[in-house]
Amino acid sequence: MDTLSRTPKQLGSALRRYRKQLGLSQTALSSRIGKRQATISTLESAGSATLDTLFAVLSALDLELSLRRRSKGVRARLEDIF
Amino acid sequence: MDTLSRTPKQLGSALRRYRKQLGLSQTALSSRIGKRQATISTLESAGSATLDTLFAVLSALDLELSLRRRSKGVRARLEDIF
DNA sequence: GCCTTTTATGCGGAATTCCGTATATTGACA
DNA sequence: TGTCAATATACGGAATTCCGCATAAAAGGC
Repeated sequence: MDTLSRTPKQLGSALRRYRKQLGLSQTALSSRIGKRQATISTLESAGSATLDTLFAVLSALDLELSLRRRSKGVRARLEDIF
Repeated sequence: MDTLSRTPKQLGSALRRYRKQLGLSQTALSSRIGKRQATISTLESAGSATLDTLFAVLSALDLELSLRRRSKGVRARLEDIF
């Protein structure tokens, strides 16, 4: 329900999973946002793209992006306990 | 604790806030990741950048990126009910 | 006000991304 | 195996980002 990415490649893979969940092909997605299928391909597999392209894809996949501090594992941080 | 972005500009603003929380100048941040201060400036204010630059900044600011489906508030969506 | 730091902007040039188009490769499946 | 959909890759060219460097403009302190 919540995918974490720390590299462009990881983000690309995550986007691919979300796209497939929606049953969309790269071509279908690309035409929705007015970009080329090849652009989606390199984004998903190499992680190379501009923020412009990224957010276009996000909105087409009905995704939102959130930032948070890196947590070191599952256990709560001290400041969350006391 | 968790910043949401739907546009490159929003993401830029969020990054600026996180950077300032760490007490870093654009110059300090840029030198940590081997990029120009001008690159940080345009990322933060215009939101234009590559994913490569974005993730370099994220790791320098100790941030992680997560994706999730857009939820329109608390209530479930129609297609989740029927 | 003045000074210092920080951020924004400008220049030419290199590198990358995106474009349209097209084709090659891969994968799924009857 | 053969066929079709899906994805990866290639080409030249346009647009954008990044570079180093430099300076202009803004913001903060004293």
